[in-house]
Order: sequence, then structure tokens, then C-alpha cells
Amino acid sequence: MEITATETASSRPVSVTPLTDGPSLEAEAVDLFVGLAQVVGLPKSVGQIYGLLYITTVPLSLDDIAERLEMSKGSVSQGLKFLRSTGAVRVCDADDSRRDHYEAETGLRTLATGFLKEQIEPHLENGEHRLERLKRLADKAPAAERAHVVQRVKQLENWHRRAAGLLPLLLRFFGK
Amino acid sequence: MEITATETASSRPVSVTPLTDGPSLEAEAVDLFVGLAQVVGLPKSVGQIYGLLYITTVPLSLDDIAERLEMSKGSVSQGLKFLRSTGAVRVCDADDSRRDHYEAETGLRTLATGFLKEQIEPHLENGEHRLERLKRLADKAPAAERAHVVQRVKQLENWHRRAAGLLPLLLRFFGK
DNA sequence: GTTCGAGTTTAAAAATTATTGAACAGTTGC
DNA sequence: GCAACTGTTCAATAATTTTTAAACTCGAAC
Repeated sequence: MEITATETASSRPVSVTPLTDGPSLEAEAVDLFVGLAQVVGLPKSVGQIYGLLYITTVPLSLDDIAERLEMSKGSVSQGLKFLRSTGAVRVCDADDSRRDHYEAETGLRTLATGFLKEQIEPHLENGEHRLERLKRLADKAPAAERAHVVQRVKQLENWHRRAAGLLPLLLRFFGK
Repeated sequence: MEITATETASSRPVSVTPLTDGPSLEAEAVDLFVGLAQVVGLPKSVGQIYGLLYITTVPLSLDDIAERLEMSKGSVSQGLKFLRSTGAVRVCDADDSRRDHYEAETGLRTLATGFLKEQIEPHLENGEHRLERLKRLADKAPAAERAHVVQRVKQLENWHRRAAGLLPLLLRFFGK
């Protein structure tokens, strides 16, 4: 499954890999973030990339990442694009070469904000439109059902309000 | 995409469908829940089933659901199994036939609890084991990196603690 | 005990989503 | 200008997930 990374790390002597036979720290960390990615519905590759950058001591270039994870440059490029867009990863001033180098943003606040703003907020806005339409339809429902469906739509609006209210609360929670 | 349900509802005169040309209330509600399902990473069919039960005035049998959503009995069976397991749907005492009939659980507290307990909690527990392993590996890391990786693993533990603490907070939020 | 109806399970098909790799675009340095 | 190198895009492919349909289980009725 996510063994690709594991095999990569142990079949190639990279700086972080100790000389033991079990999975390396790097591989283990990558795996952990792959799992996390799955939970929040992100592609495995994104988890791998972030995990690698998270555990690595020095900033890595796109090619470094592709090589260590045995992943195509295309995938890495896409993954980094996403991670940058959510603020989970930073470009840091290239020391020597002209390649960009990346490092993981590790502030929980930043990570949570990026994720919520990019992945959750749009859905909430979309839901608003949907609720509008639903409300109109409910009012036109046949009399026998109107009371019931109107009540349900009201409840949905209530849910929506709560969800919208939860967002800033979560940001505060992760903020401190 | 989720047009299947739309077409179903409008191509067949079911009780809830008004005689308009646009999408019916039923179809619109089903769509809304399909979207919600996608957000939380659940299959479309689960969203459809819950949406239908949510908006419908009377309890429905497995066959009712399969027919209205133009979906196989197998899918409905699986979807209902999941929805029952999270407490999102209730079997209600069959009025006449010997079929089981289902209705949607609409308490936000119940829904949130079921989802968090079934979908999130297991991952948190799993994460705990992973962190243990990581910690051991970090301690064995080569001296040059040890300080860094140990710090990162500590940070991960902190994240984990927070996430675990968030769970009861969320339950309380949805509780009232 | 046989049949019938309701529901579940599962192997195979379909649909969806992620990844690759090659072509492309942009930059730097000559 | 061109050549070398970095990174992006996207159509094709691969992998994964979901759905189907048919076989099966279970129980009730006869």
C-alpha cells in the first residue's frame, strides 16, 4: 500500500536512514502522514511529501523529494502546489543551486487555517445556495407534506448555522 | 454525476415529486446530502440513502429506497448497514409487512457522536501506536539529527494530544 | 421439509481518482 | 541568439473505490 516509500528508504542509503533492518524513522514518519492524509481525504502522495519534509532536517528540492519517495516529478509538483496553496509548505531561499527548496510549515494554527479555509469553507458556501433552493421547493410542496419538509429544511439551516459557527471556534482552538 | 437520483425522481411519479419540470425537493435534498457525504469521505450512495430518508415523510423499506434511487439492493443494504452502525438511521417497527422500515435519525448530537466515534476515534488510537514507534526510532537517530527529530516527534505528540482533546469538545458543541 | 420473501455477501464490472511520463514553458548563463 | 536546467501541465495509464448482480443465508408460512 504505502510500502513504496518504505522500500525506497531502506533500499537506498539516504542520510536520515539508520543502519537497522526495520522501517526507518523517515519511512515511519511518512507513513504516519499518509494515514493522516487519508483521514482528511487527501491523496497519499500529498501525505508522503509533507511527511518527508516534516521529518527531514534540511530543506529539500523537488528532485530530492521525487528521488527519496520514488515518485514522479509530476506528482511531486502537484503535491507541492497543493501544499503551498494551503500554506503547509514554504519555499525557502535557495542556499546554493537555483532549485527551489521546501520546508514544512509546522505551526498547527497555520496548518489548520489553511486546511479549513481551502477545504471546508467552500463547501459551506455552496451549501448555502443549496439550502436556498431547498427552501423554495419546500414551500411549494403538496400540502400533506409541507409541514414536514419545511421543518426538515429549517433543521438543515440550523445545522448549517452551527457548522459555520464551528469554523472560527476551531481556528481559535488551534490558534493558541 | 449524482444525476442518477435526479433522473429517477423526475421520471417516475413518486409521492414527494411535485409536477414541476425542475429538480424535485427530494432530488435536491438527496443531492445536498451527497455533497455532504463527499466532504466527509463517504460513498455517494450513503449520502443518497440518508438524504432520501431525511426528507421523506414516511419510513421506507430497503426496496423502496432501491427503487426511488435506482440503486441495487446490494448497495442499499451496504449503505443502510453503515448508516445503522453510526446511528444515523433507525429501524422502526414495521407497520404491516414483514419488511424492515427505516427512518433518519435527525439529532445532530447523535449524528456527530456516531460519526466521530466510528470514523475519527479509531484513527486517533492508531496514531498513538505510530507515535510510540516513532519515538523509539527518533531516540536511535544519528546524533547529528537526533535533536531535530526528537523535537518533531514531541510536536507530533502535542498535536495528537490536542486532537484527542478536541473530540469531547466537539461532542459538547453538537450536544446542546 | 419445501417454498417464498427479505436481506446479506461477494466476485466481477464500472466509475472514480491518482500517478506517470512526455511535451511544454520559463529562466539562467553563455 | 542557443543550450541547459527547473518546474508545470495534461493526456494516457494505473490504482483504488464503489456499484452491481447473482448466489447465498435465514426465517416464516404452508
